Amino acid sequence: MVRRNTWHRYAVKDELMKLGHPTAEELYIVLKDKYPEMSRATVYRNLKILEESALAVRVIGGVEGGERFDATMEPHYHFICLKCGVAYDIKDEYRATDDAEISKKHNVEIVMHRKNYYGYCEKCAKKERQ
Amino acid sequence: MVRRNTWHRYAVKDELMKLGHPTAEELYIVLKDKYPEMSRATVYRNLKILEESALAVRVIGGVEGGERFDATMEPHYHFICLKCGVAYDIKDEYRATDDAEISKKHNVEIVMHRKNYYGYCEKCAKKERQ
DNA sequence: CTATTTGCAAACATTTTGCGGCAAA
DNA sequence: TTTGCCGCAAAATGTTTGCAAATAG
Repeated sequence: MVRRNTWHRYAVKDELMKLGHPTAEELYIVLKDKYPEMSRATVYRNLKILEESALAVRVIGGVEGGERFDATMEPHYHFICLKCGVAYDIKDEYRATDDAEISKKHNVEIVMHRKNYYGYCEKCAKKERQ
Repeated sequence: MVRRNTWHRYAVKDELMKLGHPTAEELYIVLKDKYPEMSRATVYRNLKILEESALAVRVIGGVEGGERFDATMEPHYHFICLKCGVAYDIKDEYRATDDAEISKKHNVEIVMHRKNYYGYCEKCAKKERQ
């Protein structure tokens, strides 16, 4: 399965990086405005392809409007409110491991953290990719 | 708003901890089997309440069957396959910051990681909780 | 050329909600 | 007693899919 480089795919990735961590719908609205022929299915399909190609991850679930995606590959972390779902970047703090320290600096109340490693499992690593 | 302690809520939390990081549906199936009167709406409602009370988080999105939840509060991390969505715990490795080191040990191909801090934003921290 | 990608719309899956009755505090 | 919570089923929301036409390589 050889992937083709369509301008649609570039547009999805490009806009995703610009927006930070938008939902599929938010992405669609912006792209539809720029390129009226862009369809929702194309956005969804390309998000999945970008994810499988390790060019994006879905990071913040359960927020209003569905899954949020993220194509920024540098170390950067998120703060997510358990109550209202607000989510924003915490940059340059990635050395800090102390929740209390980050709580104080960002004026939020952090109660836990999770770290997820993304990649390919043994089975999928063997198959051709991209 | 004073929350009541129903046995349903205890059952959801208890089963969630036993199962690790199940989807709402997986949780419902197990609970329905133990307690036939348990409804899907109760599972969904209580998962949201547990989340708002910082007793659980939704961690792994985009996996088949919807959002996955997690009520284990000790430091523990996840490996998530970008291709097939398989997800499993990586325990006791939380001191390791090197993706390559973990890749080797677990025989997977890790290409990135994300760390999310969960808590309450300034606005929500002020409001009464639970 | 040929296989992948697209737009559209319909299908599907997941989650939320309204309501009347039940039950915790 | 007072509200929050329950089960049920319908509604809403979010995502995927089948198909024929378009297009990248």
